[in-house]
Amino acid sequence: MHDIKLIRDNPEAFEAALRRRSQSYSGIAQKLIDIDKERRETQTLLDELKSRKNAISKEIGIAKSKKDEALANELLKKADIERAINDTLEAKLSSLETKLKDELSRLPNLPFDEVPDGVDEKSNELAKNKDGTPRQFGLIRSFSYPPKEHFDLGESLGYMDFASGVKLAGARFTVLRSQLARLERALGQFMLDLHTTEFGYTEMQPPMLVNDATAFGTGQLPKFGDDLFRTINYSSVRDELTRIHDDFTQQGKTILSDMDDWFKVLEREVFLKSNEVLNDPRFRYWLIPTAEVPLTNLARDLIIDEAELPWRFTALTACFRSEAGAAGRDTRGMIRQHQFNKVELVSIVAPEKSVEEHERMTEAAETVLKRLELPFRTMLLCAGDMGGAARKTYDLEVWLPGQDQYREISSCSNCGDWQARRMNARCRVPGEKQTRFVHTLNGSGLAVGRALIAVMENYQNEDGSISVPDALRPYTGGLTKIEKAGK
RNA sequence: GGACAGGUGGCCGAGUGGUUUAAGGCAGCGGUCUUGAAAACCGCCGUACCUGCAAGGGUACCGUGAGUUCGAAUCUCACCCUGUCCGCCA
Repeated sequence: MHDIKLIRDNPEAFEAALRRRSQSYSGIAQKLIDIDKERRETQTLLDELKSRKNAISKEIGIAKSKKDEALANELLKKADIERAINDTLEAKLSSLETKLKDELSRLPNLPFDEVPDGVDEKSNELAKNKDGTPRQFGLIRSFSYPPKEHFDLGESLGYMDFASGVKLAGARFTVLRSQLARLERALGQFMLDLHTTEFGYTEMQPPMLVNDATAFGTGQLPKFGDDLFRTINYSSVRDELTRIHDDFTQQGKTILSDMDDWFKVLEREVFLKSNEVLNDPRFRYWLIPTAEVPLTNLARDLIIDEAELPWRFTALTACFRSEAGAAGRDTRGMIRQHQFNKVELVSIVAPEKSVEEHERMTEAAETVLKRLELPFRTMLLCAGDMGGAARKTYDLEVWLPGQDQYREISSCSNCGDWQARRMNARCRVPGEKQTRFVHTLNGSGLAVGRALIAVMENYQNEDGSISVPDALRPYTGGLTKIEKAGK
């Protein structure tokens, strides 16, 4: 969310930055300023009225305590007149405030100047190291045979079971078995250990179901609810639905004599009401699309002593994504799943530290791939390809020899104060009065499922077995090669 | 899920419709005193918004949201959360 004061002070720059993401934001600054102007005028008016009203109320109190009923009655009449105007203005102010917040909360973050222009991934650039060399690591292995894709490898091994995934849940679910399940676990453990022991992240186990406020804080709501799975606590909803049904039935008997018409109305109304209940924040929970959501929200509604910052959190959680709009993409294999494991990195820092923290976090993610000796490159995303919360994003893309291309395995973003404003997450130098919004950063460190794929394709042998990377051997209980059972 | 008890500032805690401008205490910050520290004493000590060049003035917030009232921390209703006991449960 953006600071309306900044928009007010610098509307052109604000809008120009937004339009780097999409031309559709043309005219938005003026629209916001108009709402804000009316909002402030209304509040000024209302505050003056309230001030008068408060003064009268106080006088009444004094009059009554002095038993001066005549004066009290006279003042009462005066107060009555004030009230009518008051109520109207109050309603107006609250609607303007809501409108402004709604508009602001739907706008994405402003890209940093160094973020390249562009509308999609075609304009992403290979990032550079400090010395100007391309940020590209590892040697791409040359194969004496056509390297296989992970799903072929996994299925021939008998450890990657797509049919069972479909049976148990549906498309985009997979069952890992035996040694591949073990390898997947080893990858997650390895990543957590690296981040906690070498990069100072604190290991966390957050909820994987979150409420509306949490989903709003990181920017999933209000705009992107369709990308998430949601669930309800049915037992608490059931009583509400029953009550609504009974209400309508009761009304139907008394209001309508023609039962056919009544049932049509009932059906429609019950549908609408049920929908309301299912969307009631009291009953619904969102499945997290990433641990960024709960971890970042740990700072929500807090004023943190700056001496305590940075906060660095890591967590290995399942992530759930509806993949609405991804129909037909990556349908084979387990590149794009409804459920996958990911080790997430989240940093909460003082405002002036976020740029340097972003580099540090990206290095933590890169270190995972370096230790696994997987070839990868680091891309700087263009304005149009970044997520809405980010000011700048690095994507780590790992080389997949079976696919003969780089694929995203991590995304590290500096969100500035955009999430902090939504969450009201602030910090303060101990002893000082001024509070400031924290800056938040998040990065995958890494997507475990995709890391598994990368290990499989890069470490495959001609006989279909997979060598276990050295870095993982402490985690695989002596297993150095993954091969078919019974061999 | 049921019963009961609760939710007031960073923390503890008083407050049953009108000098509440939320008492008092603790912690914290500044000062006096002191070679220094402690103690004592004095002062400061929430967040956000509106207004103003500023000094300042104003408004809102006592779990959340509605309501009653000229006036609500206080009364009414709904909800959320916490504690204790019971029930269920990995």
